[in-house]
Amino acid sequence: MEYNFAEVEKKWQQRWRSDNAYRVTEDADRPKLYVLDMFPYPSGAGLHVGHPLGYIASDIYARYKRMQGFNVLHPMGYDAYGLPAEQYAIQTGQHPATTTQQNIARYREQLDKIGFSFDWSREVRTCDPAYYRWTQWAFIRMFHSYYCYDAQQARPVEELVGVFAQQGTTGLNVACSEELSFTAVEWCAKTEAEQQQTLMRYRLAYLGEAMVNWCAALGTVLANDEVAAGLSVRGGHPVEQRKMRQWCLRTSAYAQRLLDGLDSLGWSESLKETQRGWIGRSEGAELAFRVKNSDVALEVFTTRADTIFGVTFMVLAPESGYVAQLTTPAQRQEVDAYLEATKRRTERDRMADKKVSGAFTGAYATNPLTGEDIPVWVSDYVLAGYGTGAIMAVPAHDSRDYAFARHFRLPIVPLIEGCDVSQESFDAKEGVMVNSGFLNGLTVQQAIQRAKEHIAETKLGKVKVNYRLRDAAFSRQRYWGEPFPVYYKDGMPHTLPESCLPLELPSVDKFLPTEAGEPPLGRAAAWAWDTEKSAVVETAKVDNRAIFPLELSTMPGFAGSSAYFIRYMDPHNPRALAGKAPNAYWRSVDLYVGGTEHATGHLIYSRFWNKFLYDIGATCEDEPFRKLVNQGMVQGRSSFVYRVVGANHLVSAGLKDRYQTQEIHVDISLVDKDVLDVEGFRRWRPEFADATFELEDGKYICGSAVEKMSKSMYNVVNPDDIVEKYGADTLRLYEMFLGPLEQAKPWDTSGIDGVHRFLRKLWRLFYDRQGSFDVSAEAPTPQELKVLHRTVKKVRGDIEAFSLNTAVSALMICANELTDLGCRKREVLRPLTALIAPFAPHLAEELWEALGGGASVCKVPFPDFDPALLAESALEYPISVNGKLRFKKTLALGLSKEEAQQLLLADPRAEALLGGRPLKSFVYVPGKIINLVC
RNA sequence: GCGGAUAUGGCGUAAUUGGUAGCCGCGCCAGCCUUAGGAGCUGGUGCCGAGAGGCGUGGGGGUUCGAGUCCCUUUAUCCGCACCA
Repeated sequence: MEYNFAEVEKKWQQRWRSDNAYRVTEDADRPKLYVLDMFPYPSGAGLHVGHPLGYIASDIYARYKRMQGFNVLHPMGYDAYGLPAEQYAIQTGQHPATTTQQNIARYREQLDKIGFSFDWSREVRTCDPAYYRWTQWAFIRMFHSYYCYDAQQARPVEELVGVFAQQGTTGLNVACSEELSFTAVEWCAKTEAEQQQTLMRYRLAYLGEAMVNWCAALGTVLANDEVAAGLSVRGGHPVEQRKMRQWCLRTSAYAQRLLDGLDSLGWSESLKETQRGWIGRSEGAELAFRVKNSDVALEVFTTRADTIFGVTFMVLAPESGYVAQLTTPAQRQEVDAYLEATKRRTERDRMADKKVSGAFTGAYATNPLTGEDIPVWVSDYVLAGYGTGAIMAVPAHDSRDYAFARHFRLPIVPLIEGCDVSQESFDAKEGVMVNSGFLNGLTVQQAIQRAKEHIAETKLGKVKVNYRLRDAAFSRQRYWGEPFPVYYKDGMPHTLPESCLPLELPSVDKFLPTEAGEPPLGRAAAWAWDTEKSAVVETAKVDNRAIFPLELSTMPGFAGSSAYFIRYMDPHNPRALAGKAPNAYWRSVDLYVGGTEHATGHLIYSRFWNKFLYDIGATCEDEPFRKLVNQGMVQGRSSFVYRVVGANHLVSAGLKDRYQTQEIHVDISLVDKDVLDVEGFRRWRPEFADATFELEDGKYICGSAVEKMSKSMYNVVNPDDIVEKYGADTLRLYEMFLGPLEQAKPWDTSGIDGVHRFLRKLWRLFYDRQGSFDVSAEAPTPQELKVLHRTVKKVRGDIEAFSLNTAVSALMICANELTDLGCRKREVLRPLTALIAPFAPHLAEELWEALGGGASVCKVPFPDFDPALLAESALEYPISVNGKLRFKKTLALGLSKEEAQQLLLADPRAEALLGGRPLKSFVYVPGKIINLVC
């Protein structure tokens, strides 16, 4: 029998399925291990060859650990809510649920062909009401929680109400949109509506007037991580800042815990740095500048409290509420014109031209330390969303303030001895203070400290830590997402009772906003809440007594992906996201594999969400992902043809410099080793059916480039095609063989024959030329055992270190050596089969069966190695003197340094090498080299 | 601008973590077997040189008996953040 991968793989995939081979249950007698992949968004394009990279790596790891006796949870599911399905729905009228369903079916088919060991009985889909009821449930809990900084955890809002009634805001240390101050008496005097409005500032899920990223083209609000350089990440449409009433999550409350938690995680340093940067902790002081002839005190945040003596003006962000309040009548026109101009500029324009612009409000504030009057300006270089939306400007020591001061001819007062600010500001935090009153003579570092103390003592302000991490915008004006379990009574939001969940997504006639500009849910015929019947009823029935309109926006994509890893632990539980017992068993994800693109999105949100669930006792671990491996992106290799501009004439790549040409992407299936299938191309692109082709050596050579793998570049490689041609085991091996997992790499199929050949070579260790099974019961030689045990040791170490490319190489070397030795012995081939099982499970099963090994190779213990066997054998070492002279010497492994020295000095050749010189020292590296140092 | 990472044959990469640089694979060359083949097998393959030999891990410097690996410096590429006060 020849190695017929198609047959073998089909056979074992069917058997695994019918045996439920990879189903797991909690088992207190075995150690658990939770190995998770980031679940995919099922797009219409299907899986490309890049998607399974991480899945294969984690599958190898999961299979390996399973063979070592771990009870491995290795599930898979779908992040099924998302923009593309909705936009497709708008274009075609097809319900997103239908297309999503179809895409999922396609994904499943593709995944099944690769031979993963997922427990599909635990599949989770975010758009499934049985799942998203827990997304809605968490939202309700957030709505009814506030964050207490003293306890460092989320607490029920009722508790806060009790505090307010007893002591008002005195002594309160809690997360809040805007700090308020009232007494218990004042609290009790508030109306119900006022109390609710006040509480809204404390809730972890709150309705707020927030500056949001509004994308007009998508018709929705986007989160910060969904916007890059002023454009939407999806689609690349312009995004503007807008103040809107939106649901928000108070992620900022968890900033410090999100930061601290990173230290204990087994993530790459660069990923942790990215998150640290995104959280953006900075220590400084907040202090107030009194505005003259007004009762306004402008609060500013600064990390350079030492520079207050050099504050020569202040700047407000254009969006700041104080602008209108402080602008004098004389300056009104100029300021209004400036605000108008800024509003028209998009975020992107602002970034593109960094021209200094601004306007004087006419108001003056008083520098609290110098007592001088300083002008208050408005400029768009100050951000509304960071700090207080106002700054104290120190032009001598901040380059942005410097540019502004220069442009508007404002005074610049240097504060550091000997610094030159005639050309540029001196931003470095070094030197000795001058012109700074009581700070004179101190170093900058000392002065920062002293100034902060002074501010706190004199009550000018207080020491404060500021974070860049902002609250997450949580509303999307879209259809295809989780509905909010919220109805509105007298304009105030109320949550549905938890017992009424899930609140299912209603059907609508179209997926577009309503004519009135409401989100698509405004079209739903039945989208009102009957508080008496606790049921969704027709929208038309809304009245003033018991029936109220439901929230029209839906939750963003990250909502559903923020707790799915907990659901896998107990996926069918109707009473909890996950039951206490399964949760206590599986705890958290031991290994999480996925792309870096989620560094500041999913991986922040889900940590936040998990910490909240931890606070309310819904999960037993504070951090969801102990270890995380980022697989590098698999890029595509695109091919191009070159069209002569203005002519229906295409020239081969080597000739393109002779003409003025235009690059055109060509489908890579029409290109083989850079040679274009000209006839195929004509058929593919009818507009070139009668084009003329200028060839080189009778061939049309295409150009190429490494780009993102995408449909529009025509460079997508489908794993199905690889499986068809080479088999799943070859695909698995080859994806690992490509290089280190974390590295980005272009897909290049040209090396795949090598690993395919390896599998055939392996097959031939079991089957002879005629194709009959031919394995002997003879005892292996020490040399054969050494080859085996060395490989086992190497492969074990490599899998533990997640160095799967070198593990595959080691297996290939092993097969080569056994072939060279002509070793076809059962005692060697049995462990070898178990060794390759995680990598090439189908082939391993087949060979295992042929060996008569028992039910399934996936259930046998992973082979171990005998260190003694490896140490016993003699090896050849070179000896060198001062790294120059060398000759060979045979020594036994496993000697101590002293033993080796004795042996060495007794060796006549060492004596000759030394030539009478005394031996100063020597370097003995077991198994490697002996170097004599004279 | 700030932060992080990477740099090794024609290509993807490896190097027992400071110890003979280039394992494994692709490609290429030669041979065998078949020969219509992009099939299979065996051997060779860092560069220069006929040879002895010399040179080689982006460039420059350093530490060391010994450096791809450690330190300083510089260049290039990729990624993240980007008016964060």
